[in-house]
Amino acid sequence: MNVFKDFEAKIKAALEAASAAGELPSDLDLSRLTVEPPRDASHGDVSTNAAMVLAKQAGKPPRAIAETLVARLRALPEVTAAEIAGPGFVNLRVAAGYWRRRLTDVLVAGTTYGASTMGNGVAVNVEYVSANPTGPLHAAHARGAVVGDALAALLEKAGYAVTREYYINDAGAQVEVLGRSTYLRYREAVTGEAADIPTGLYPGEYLRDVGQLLAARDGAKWLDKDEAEWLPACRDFAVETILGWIKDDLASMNIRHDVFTSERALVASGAVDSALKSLEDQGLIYVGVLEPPKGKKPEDWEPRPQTLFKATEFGDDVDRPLKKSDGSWTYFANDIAYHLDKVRRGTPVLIDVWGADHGGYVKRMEAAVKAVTGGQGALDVKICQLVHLMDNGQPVKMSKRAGTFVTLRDVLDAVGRDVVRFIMLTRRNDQTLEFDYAKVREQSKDNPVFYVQYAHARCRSVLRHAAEAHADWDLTGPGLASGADLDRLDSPEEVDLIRLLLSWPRLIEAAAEAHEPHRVAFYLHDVASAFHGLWNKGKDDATLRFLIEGDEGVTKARLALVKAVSLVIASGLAIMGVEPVEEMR
RNA sequence: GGCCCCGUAGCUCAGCUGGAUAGAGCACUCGCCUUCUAAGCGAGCGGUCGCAGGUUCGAAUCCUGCCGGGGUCGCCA
Repeated sequence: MNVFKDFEAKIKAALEAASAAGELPSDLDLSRLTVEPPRDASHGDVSTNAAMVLAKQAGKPPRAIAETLVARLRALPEVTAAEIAGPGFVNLRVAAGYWRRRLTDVLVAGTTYGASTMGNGVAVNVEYVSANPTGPLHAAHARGAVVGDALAALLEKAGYAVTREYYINDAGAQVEVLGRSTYLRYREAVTGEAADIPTGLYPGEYLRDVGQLLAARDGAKWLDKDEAEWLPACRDFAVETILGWIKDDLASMNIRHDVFTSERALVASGAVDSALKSLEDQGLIYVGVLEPPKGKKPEDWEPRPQTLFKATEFGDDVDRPLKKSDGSWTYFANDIAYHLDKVRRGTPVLIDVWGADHGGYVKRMEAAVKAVTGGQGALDVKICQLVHLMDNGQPVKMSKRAGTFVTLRDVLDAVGRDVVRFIMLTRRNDQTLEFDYAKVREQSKDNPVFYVQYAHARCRSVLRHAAEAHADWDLTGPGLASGADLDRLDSPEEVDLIRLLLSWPRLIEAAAEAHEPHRVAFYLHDVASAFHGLWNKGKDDATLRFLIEGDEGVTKARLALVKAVSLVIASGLAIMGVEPVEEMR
């Protein structure tokens, strides 16, 4: 259990007792009350703003309320000091013994430590990757893939029921272009005559593979057919084949989606007509002429009537088109239906992870979700900013096979899965990220992947040494929890590290609530740093090493701490999808 | 031009959704290896949180307007 929740309950109980005693009014609004670690550890272990938040309601100055609160909190056995500071903070110092006892929570829970019931089983749909099935995944997709997957894992850890979803954009003009491009490569494969790919079609080398596979399957079957016959065949074959590649690439990153939804199937099911009908019934659709975008040259602009959605009524800047001139739905219209579909499938909370180029699309989608679900669905769009791929400061060359971009496969081959997954989470998603092959492969503390892995490996190393020297000791988490006298962890550094480990549940809840998986990466860096520091204490003073010959009591206590560190790091890496290593090579 | 994101130490970035003296890493200056992996650790140096207003007991954080960088902008998805 989250230790700060524990103290929050104690503080609220103290306030209620004060109300009952007539020192404070009853029915206090405690919604803005926070119980947190103070920023500066020298202020204590637990801090609350209760007195300041309640000052107005109680009609008393903050310090007077603080006095009341402090008097009651001092009586708690685990509180060694309660002080009023600054404008009215109440700071508590908690007995070191409290923290030490709590360490057993980590040892008993193992890598499930930090799991929360905060989400209460609420269904959340996280949609990520959703790359168009017209070519292999780009390096840029890696970021969205990792952020989405880690966010999904984080939400699961926080107690939400998560669906991981991929939206296949297999409708519209782009897949027609794919079909035509594939046909040329197919003909090339069958006849042996090099194809000339006109502009407007996809020139990528990878379509040669698709053409050859189609030729292998169907032979010359399509050569003398009409376009009306070969186009759907080529299109569907290409989509299926390329989607297979995409799934392979994702599997290489240990990313698996629960649901793949086809845009084409969605349209065919009539979902779009039905979704748009509901907007129409609400009077949110009309035919109108849009103003030209400001700053656009007038000669590029011809006013024309379009079927529009009143996005402006839901916070967007302009109304948005729903129909193309040929009468078919726009991508946006399909997307409205798709989001409604997700809500109707039973997930009221929607998260979309998109690339930077879709930033301009966020407002209209949020507006549409509001409109089409009658405010029932909540959509949060996470935009992943650009990734600048470098190698030793030089931009990485584009893929030969794909022609115009670096593929995700190239990046994986260059640095490996764990490095990609970790580094992609070392920035907030809305911050651009520089990804330098040379830097992320470096084995030094400048490389956060290495630094965190090294801390875990050091823990495992200590535990291996202990197991060799004392084959009869139970070094499992529960074994150490019951077999170690944790009061032997008496140095301030050890208690600091315990406190940090015990803040893991709180971090998970905060990160899950904010939809910010990167916080896990920063937290693990902190844990690793504290552990490396403790390790080096043993370099300066041999009595501070973890394994003390002839002192079973202190050794077991320290092994319990080491074990707990390894468990928390492993638990954090699991959310990030990174494999913890046993030793560095 | 409209909209979105970003602007924090010389550099790369955190900052727990409004709290206390704004934190790490790199770089620079010192110090620590007969010892569980020194692939590491410690100390020092370094900031008008882009600028100007506003809200508040209290602002890097919220609001408004500027400045700078990136992205995007009517039947591409």
